[in-house]
Amino acid sequence: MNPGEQVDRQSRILDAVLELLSRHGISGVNMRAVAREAGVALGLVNYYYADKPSLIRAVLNRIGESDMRLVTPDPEAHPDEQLREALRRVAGPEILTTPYLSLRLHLWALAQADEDFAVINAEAFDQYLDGLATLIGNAKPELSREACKERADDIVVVQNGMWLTSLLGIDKAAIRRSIARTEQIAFAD
Amino acid sequence: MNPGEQVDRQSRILDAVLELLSRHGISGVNMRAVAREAGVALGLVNYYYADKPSLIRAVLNRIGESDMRLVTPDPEAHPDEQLREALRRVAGPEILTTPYLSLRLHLWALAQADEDFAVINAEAFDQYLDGLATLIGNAKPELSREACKERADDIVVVQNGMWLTSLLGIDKAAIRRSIARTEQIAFAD
DNA sequence: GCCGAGCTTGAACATATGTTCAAGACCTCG
DNA sequence: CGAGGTCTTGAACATATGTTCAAGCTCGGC
Repeated sequence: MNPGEQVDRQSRILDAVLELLSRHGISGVNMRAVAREAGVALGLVNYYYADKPSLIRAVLNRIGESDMRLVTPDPEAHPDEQLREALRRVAGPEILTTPYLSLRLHLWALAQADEDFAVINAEAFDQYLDGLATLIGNAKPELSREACKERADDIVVVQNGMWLTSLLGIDKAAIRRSIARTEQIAFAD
Repeated sequence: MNPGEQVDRQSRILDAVLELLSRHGISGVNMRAVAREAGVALGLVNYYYADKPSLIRAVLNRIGESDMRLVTPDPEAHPDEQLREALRRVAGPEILTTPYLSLRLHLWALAQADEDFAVINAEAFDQYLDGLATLIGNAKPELSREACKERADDIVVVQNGMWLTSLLGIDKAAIRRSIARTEQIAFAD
């Protein structure tokens, strides 16, 4: 058994969905394509996931978890650094790649089209906003919780804009200026 | 014949696609659903549009045209007002509605999944950026064309963020603050 | 009236996709 | 070894979807 490739098949199936979703959108995610991409037989997908909605739900939950890590601070660092670090991470090289952003976009589209998925998505978004507001509160303890949330809201607008605009292929310099703008909002007096 | 309802059927078919795309995404757009939504027979869709890609292309082109109207200024107004007006229009009540934004989102997702549609989308985006840079140049003639384009880039990041974040259901006040931010970028000294 | 061109219809066909299932492979424990 | 459970396979079925097409309809001009 090749340990690098032969991870457990259930996890490989989820990877395959992520890959297909990112590249071809939800209409490219069908049971046969998933099985092929994961290198397993068709029946196995339905063995682990009763039906297609269950499969998609599993993927959404997995993504929600990894999102929370974006605003989970390094406990060793200074609060200022924690916040600055988080603001830069969302425009970092792992995030600002076409596959990841494309995946995000398709997830949003999916949430827009399906009520159940919208709920999962909205929860993850709220948690992210909350995490960001907390980081701001730690870095600037003189601010009220309300003021922190307000800044988090403003920052998320610009961050979402960066993500979306990256996909549309804007100049990288505009992204750098936008990161600076988020820091400006976060640390304003 | 009821003049309000009975517009020509070819146009009704495109309307139906827009409606379905906005509500259910591309996987909700199939020939039968389009025919039903438009109130015509299945065969008529293929009569006007040879196949599904042609149908989608026609829709994309129609949307591109209406997008350009967003940055087409009222020639009577003062350049300052033209720019301010354009910046407010993109967050106006006709635009910032769920159906319209949802449509936008699905269009972006579609462009991400399909190379041909991506080209149409990128062209429309470039034209929009160009139009915005021109408005800025008219309002602030002391700026170089490069500087105008830079500001247009920055503004579009925030605008895209507003659109996306509106869909995710953020507080309206954050949107208002973001519009102010775009004006600040545009009119900065 | 009726001819012809364009418009409209829905059945029919081929293919794609979600789901089920019987059978087999594999692995663990006694 | 072998019994039993779990994992894995691909064929088979039902349904959905894109496309084709022969037939009917409508309406303006002769």
